[in-house]
Amino acid sequence: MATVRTGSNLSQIAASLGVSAATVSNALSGKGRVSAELAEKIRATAADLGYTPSLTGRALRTGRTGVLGLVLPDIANPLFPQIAQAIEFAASNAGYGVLIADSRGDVAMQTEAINRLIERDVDGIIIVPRRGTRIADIGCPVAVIDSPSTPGNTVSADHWQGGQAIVEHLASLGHRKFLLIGNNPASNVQNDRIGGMKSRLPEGAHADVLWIERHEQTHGKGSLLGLRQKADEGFTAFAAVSDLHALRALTELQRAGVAVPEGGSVTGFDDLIWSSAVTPGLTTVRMNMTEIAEIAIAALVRVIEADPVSSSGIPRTATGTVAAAGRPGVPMQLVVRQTSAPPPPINRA
Amino acid sequence: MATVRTGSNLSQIAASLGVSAATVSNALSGKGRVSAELAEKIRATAADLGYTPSLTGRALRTGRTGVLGLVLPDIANPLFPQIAQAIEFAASNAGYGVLIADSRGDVAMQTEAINRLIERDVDGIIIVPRRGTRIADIGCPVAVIDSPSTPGNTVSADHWQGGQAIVEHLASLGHRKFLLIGNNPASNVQNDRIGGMKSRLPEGAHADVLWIERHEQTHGKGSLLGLRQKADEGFTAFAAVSDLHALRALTELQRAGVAVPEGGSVTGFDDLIWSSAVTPGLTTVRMNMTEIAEIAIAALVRVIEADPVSSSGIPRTATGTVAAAGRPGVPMQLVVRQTSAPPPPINRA
DNA sequence: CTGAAAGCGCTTACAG
DNA sequence: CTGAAAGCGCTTACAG
Repeated sequence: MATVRTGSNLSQIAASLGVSAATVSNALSGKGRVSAELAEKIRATAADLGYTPSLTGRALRTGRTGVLGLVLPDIANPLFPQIAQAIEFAASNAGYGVLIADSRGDVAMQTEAINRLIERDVDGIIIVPRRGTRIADIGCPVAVIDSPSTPGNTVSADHWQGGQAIVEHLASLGHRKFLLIGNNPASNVQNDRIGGMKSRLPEGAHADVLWIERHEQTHGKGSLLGLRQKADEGFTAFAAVSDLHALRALTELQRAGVAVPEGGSVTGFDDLIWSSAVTPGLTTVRMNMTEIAEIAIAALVRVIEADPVSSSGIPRTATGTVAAAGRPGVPMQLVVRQTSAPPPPINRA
Repeated sequence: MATVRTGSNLSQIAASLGVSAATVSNALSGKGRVSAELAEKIRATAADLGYTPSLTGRALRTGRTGVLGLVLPDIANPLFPQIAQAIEFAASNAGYGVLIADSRGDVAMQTEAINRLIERDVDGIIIVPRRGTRIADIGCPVAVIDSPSTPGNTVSADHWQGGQAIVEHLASLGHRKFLLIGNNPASNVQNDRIGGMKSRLPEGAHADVLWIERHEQTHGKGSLLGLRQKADEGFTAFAAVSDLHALRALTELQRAGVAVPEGGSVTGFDDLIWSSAVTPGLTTVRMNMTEIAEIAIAALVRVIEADPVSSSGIPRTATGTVAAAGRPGVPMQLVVRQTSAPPPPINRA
C-alpha cells in the first residue's frame, strides 16, 4: 500500500525525469553507476513526490522482508514490556520491523507460533524461551535470549553474576542467614541466579532454598510460604529469583508483622515496574535489556545479511542458530532500595 | 522466502500437473471456475509439495499485506502482555499478523512509530493511547482502544461500570469512607473509573480523591501517600484506579502497621499479575481483553475488507477511523480477594 | 471450465 | 554512465 500513502513509485519518478526506473533505483540506493548530478536530481524529485519505497516490492524481488519475528512462549511474562520495547528499538534501528507471535503459555504451541512467523516470511526470529525449551532447527536464522546455561543460547544477562551481586550486597549489610526463593527448579535462569547467590555466601553464612512450586504441591496453590516461621528461625535475608516472588515474600512478611527492612530484607530480580512502587522498595538487580537486544539483533542481522541473495533472485538458504560460543552474559546492575542491617542475633532461634 | 521454506510455488504445482498457475491459484482459493476433480488433484499436489503461498507475492498483487500494526505509546504499561496476547490471538484468527511499534513513552514519537508501520504497508493499526492523545487522521484504518469518553474511540472496557462494581462490593461489606486513588486527572480512563465509583456511593458515605501526581509535586516523587493518617481519619476503603497504585497503597498501609483487610480494604483495577500474588490478594476488576481485542480486530477487518481493491490492482484508499458511535463499553468483571468488613467506627476520628 | 497475459514495485545482471 | 529487460510469486480480468 505504499502507493496509497504517497501515490508515487519508482516509475513515476523515472517518468517525470525521463530516465529509467533502474537508474532511479540505483541513484536512491547509492549503488554508484549514476552521475552525481543525476543522482542529486533524482533524490530531489523523490523527496518532492514524497516517495517511500514499497517494502513489499523490494521483498518480492530480494527475498527479504526486513521483518523479524519475536516469540515469547511465556505470555504473561511481566518482562514482556521491557523485552518487546528493547527488541523493537534495536530492530528498528537496524531497519527491521518486528512481528509478534504468542504461544499462549502453551509450550506445545510454540512451534505453531513460529510457523506463523515463517509463513509471513520473516528474515529471522528472536526467541525468549522458558524452562529451557530447546528450539528445533527451523529453516530460518534464530537468536535465543535465555541463560548462558541454555544450549544454543545467543545472548543473555549474566544471571550468575546478578546473584552474586545480590548476596554480596546483603552480606555487606551483615546478613548471614539467607532464604533463597525460587519457583521452578528446572529453569536454567533460576538455577544460574541461585548458583550465583550461593557462590558468594560469606564465611559461616547459611542458605536454604525454598522452591515455591514444590511448596504449593503440598500446601496448595497460593498458600502462605511460612516466611514468618523462617524469620523466627533467624532468616533475615529473603532473596527471590524474581521480583514477583520478592513481592509475594514482602507482603507475606509485612502481613505477618515482620517489619521490612528492619526485621528482614527482601530482594528480587529484574527491576520490574512494581519494585520501585512498593513500600519499602525492593532491592533488585536489572538486566541491560538495551544491550541484550542489540546483541541479539546484531547477531541475527549478521547471519541474515552475510548470506548473499543469489544474483538471479534465487533465495538464500540460511538456516540454523546464531553461535554464542564463549559469549559471556551481559552484566546485571544492582539497584539498592533497602539498606537496613539485619536485626541483632538475639532474636534468632 | 516462501521458496526457501518449501521450495514450492504456484508455477511448480502447475508444471507438475500440466495446468496453468492461474488454475492452481483459482483452485486453491476456491474461487470456483475449476472442476471439482481438478481442484482436488491440485490440492493434493499442493499438500504433497508442502506448498504455502508467498504472502509477499500476494501482497504485491493485491495491495494488502495481511499485517496489522499495534501501537502502545505507554511502553512500560503493565497491561502490555495482556493486550498484546489478546490482539495477536484475535488477529491471527482473522488471518492477520501483528507488527509492533513502540514510541518509548514519548507521546511525540507516537507519530514516528505509526509512520514506521505505514511504511511497512500495514493494512490497519490498533492504538492503545494514553492520556487521551488524539490520533491524527493517517491514511490507514485505525482502531482505538481506550475509554468510551475518548473521541474516535473504537472499543473499550466499561471503566465506569467497573468503578461501580468495586464500590458496590465495598459498600456491601460495610465500608462508608472511601479514599479513591488516581494518578493522572487528565486520563479519560481514570476519570471514568473514578466517576463510576462515585456514582455508587451509598447513603451517607464519603469519598475523597487522592491524585498521586499532584501529591508528588509537593511531597516528592516516591514519597509516602500519608495513608496511615487517612486510616486514622477513618478511611477504610482504599480504592485505586489501577493495581499498581493499589499495590503501593497496600504496602504502605502494611508497612505503617495497618492490617489489610481487617483494618482497611485495598482494591485495584485490571487484575495484573501481582494482584493474586500478594498477601492479601487485591480485590480488583478485570477487562475482558479477549472480547475487546476481537471487537477491535473485527472493526478493523470490516473496514479493510469492505473496501474492494480495484480490479486493475489500483490500491484502495480506505482511511479514517472505525466508527464507535454508541458502542457501549465491554463489561468488566469483579475479582474478589478481600472480604473483611471495615473495623468498627469506634476507631474513627 | 481452463489458460495466456498482464502487472503489482522493485532490483539486478547484462548490454550499450 | 545509463537503459531495457527479466523476474520475484501472486491474482485478476479477459479470451477461448
